[in-house]
Amino acid sequence: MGEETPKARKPRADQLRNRERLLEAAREVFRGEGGSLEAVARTAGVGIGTLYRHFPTREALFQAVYAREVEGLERRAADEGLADWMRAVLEMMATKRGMVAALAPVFEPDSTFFSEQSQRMRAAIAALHARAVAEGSLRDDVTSDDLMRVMIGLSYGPGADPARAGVLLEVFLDGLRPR
Amino acid sequence: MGEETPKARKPRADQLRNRERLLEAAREVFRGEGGSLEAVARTAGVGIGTLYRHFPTREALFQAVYAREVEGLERRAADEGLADWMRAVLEMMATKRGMVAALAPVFEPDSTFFSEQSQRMRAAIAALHARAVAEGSLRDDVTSDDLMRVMIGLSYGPGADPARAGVLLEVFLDGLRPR
DNA sequence: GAGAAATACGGAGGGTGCCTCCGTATTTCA
DNA sequence: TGAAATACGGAGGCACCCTCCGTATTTCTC
Repeated sequence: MGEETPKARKPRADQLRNRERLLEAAREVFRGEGGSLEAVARTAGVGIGTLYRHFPTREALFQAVYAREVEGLERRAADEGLADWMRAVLEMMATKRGMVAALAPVFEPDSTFFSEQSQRMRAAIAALHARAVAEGSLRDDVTSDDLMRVMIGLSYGPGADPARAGVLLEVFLDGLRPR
Repeated sequence: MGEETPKARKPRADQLRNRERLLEAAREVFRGEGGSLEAVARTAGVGIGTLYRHFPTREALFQAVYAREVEGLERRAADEGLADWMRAVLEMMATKRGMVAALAPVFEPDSTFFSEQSQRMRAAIAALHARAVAEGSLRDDVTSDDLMRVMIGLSYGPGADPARAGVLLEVFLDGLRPR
């Protein structure tokens, strides 16, 4: 799955430069709630075509922008408890508005190829879930996908308030204990 | 707030007819997830201008379509317990896909005039909330708005699964008991 | 260093949707 | 039945999505 062609051409310089610019611009434009792809291209000083060549879908761009953070969450999942980890995710969603958009596609029904990021994210949470179940600290009728869904639900959509989301997560965590 | 002008002209016949057609068409078009206003107008066999005259905003249309259901929820809130009521709301959201869209604007930050529907909905849930608090069956750090938010969150956005939403609501309800 | 081949770039263009505005058609009232 | 009031329709301006392809740039080869 790595180098197949013996003769690999060096990637063009403008390619790399533009990719970087796009990521930078996207970070900027997605700060607010709704940012258009055209705005990203404009901000990056790059044609719209270039944007699409680099990032074929909106999600691809989102996930590229937040790749670092997502990876961080993935890593933390390895040695944190379920509750703490969920709190961390929520906080990140509250801080970086775009994280919600980056994480939401984890469940896109089609999601074409279900980006690697998404798969890893799901794996991470599945592991956390399994651990909690094994410990007996989690009721058994809740799936790992459910957990993710809840966090997205708490931060998504109109009227979502990060401040309240924290409280609601605690309520939910209370309910999560085995009956 | 009622009849101010002494000389009230009878509303035109086409007005009423078109309004009816639009509601009918909207019911139809909004069955699926994403329905455009233009599609509604087209289906109704009516100009786009007419649609906007009748329903200045998307929410106005949503809420008009689901007015009956929303009123039903409002009424049930009067003599049902919090838990049962929330289950009913969730079920309705699962059944009628558009209900989510109809209820979500309850929290639109601007919401221009915060439609009467929305206000009544909030009042209803506030009453339920107050009753539950008085009974001591609800932890006191959760607001009535929170409750609404949760129900929307559970049904909103990508990957929302009505079947799972029921389970998650139960988890949440468990967490809702005073500690 | 020059020319060919590979690669990336930009943006025009076609499609959809949102919303406003206003000339025209219909309906009500006197 | 005609004037006044009212509603209608859809063109038009704007934004966004995404594709496609002629042109420009860069890398490689000799």
